[in-house]
Amino acid sequence: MAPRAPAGSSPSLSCSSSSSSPSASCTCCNESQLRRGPWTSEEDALLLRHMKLYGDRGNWRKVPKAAGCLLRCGKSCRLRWLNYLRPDLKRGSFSEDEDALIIKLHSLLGNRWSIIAGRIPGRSDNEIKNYWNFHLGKKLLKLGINPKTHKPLANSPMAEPTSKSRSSKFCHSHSFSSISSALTDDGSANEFKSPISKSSSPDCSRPIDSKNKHDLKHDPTSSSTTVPGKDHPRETHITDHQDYLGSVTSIDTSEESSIEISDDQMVPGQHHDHFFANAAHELELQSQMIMFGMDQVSSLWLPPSVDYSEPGSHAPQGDNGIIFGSESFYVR
DNA sequence: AATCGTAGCAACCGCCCTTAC
DNA sequence: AGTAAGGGCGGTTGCTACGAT
Repeated sequence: MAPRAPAGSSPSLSCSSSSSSPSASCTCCNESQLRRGPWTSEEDALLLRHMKLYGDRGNWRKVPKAAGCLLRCGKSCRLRWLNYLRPDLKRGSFSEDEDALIIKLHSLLGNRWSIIAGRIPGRSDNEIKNYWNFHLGKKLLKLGINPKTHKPLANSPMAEPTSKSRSSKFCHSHSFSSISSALTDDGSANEFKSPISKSSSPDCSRPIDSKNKHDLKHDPTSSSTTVPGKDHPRETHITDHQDYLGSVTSIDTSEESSIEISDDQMVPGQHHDHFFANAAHELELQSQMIMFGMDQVSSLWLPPSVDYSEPGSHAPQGDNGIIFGSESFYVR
């Protein structure tokens, strides 16, 4: 499938058409002159020139005017930049390594496309989302794996009968090996190759950006914390990851295990953002160890965020919680 | 060869949440 | 506390390629 025609080749929409009326919900689009729809090459050039001069930091609402009277809202400029004009975007088809990494990260993070994209250099969240929806999702379905849960479908031959205590372990291990071998289209069995290879490792210098901070939530008034999961298809836990990914791990994730940190490591009366950020980092490193094996986890590769729970809700029953002081967490 | 129908998917919209002030 | 702006993500649109007729 050829890519959509370049923006400049599409008939430009004027604001007089009903389809290009300003968004009611976008306060920056209330000016009736603003254009919507496909970008023209002239608009792209204006925005590109501006971004090269001033970078993508600052007030997006000022960008259209500053870029040379672009008749676009700031948000539209931002999206155009992030999803199309950014010079570090790879475009083109996804590699097997990228496929594997996306599947793994999706199993870990769910539909958190921006976080997943943050670990895959040169890809935008939208691109990954589209790729997942139309490619990887279907690929997994063909293999009898539910792309949302990463578990075998109920009527799949992979969904083997399981005992009460070991069902998830068997299912996950099985589905993972199937995915691993499925990443080549020729159907040949292949060993899982870590996506974190020297040639494909993500940008190691990338810090945990501020946008991920809200994924790290903690309510000091609450004795338990749970993962915000309103749009998350699955509450995944460390043990799930271990099972699913079937990797070597040095972490004891038996049902009784937990990581405990004494109360004196907590600072009384403070929001423990820093502490929890560190904890998140630690947990994520552990996740990476689970995912990729110890030797693949580099301190240079900063982890994606780890989510903690919303205040007031609870970790699932039987979860291998992680306890910090009087707080308990789990990772999904 | 021309036309029609359909699948695939890039690009975009719009709602909603979070963050900053 | 209220408001504006930034940002994430689900869903939709519309263009292109390709097979069927």
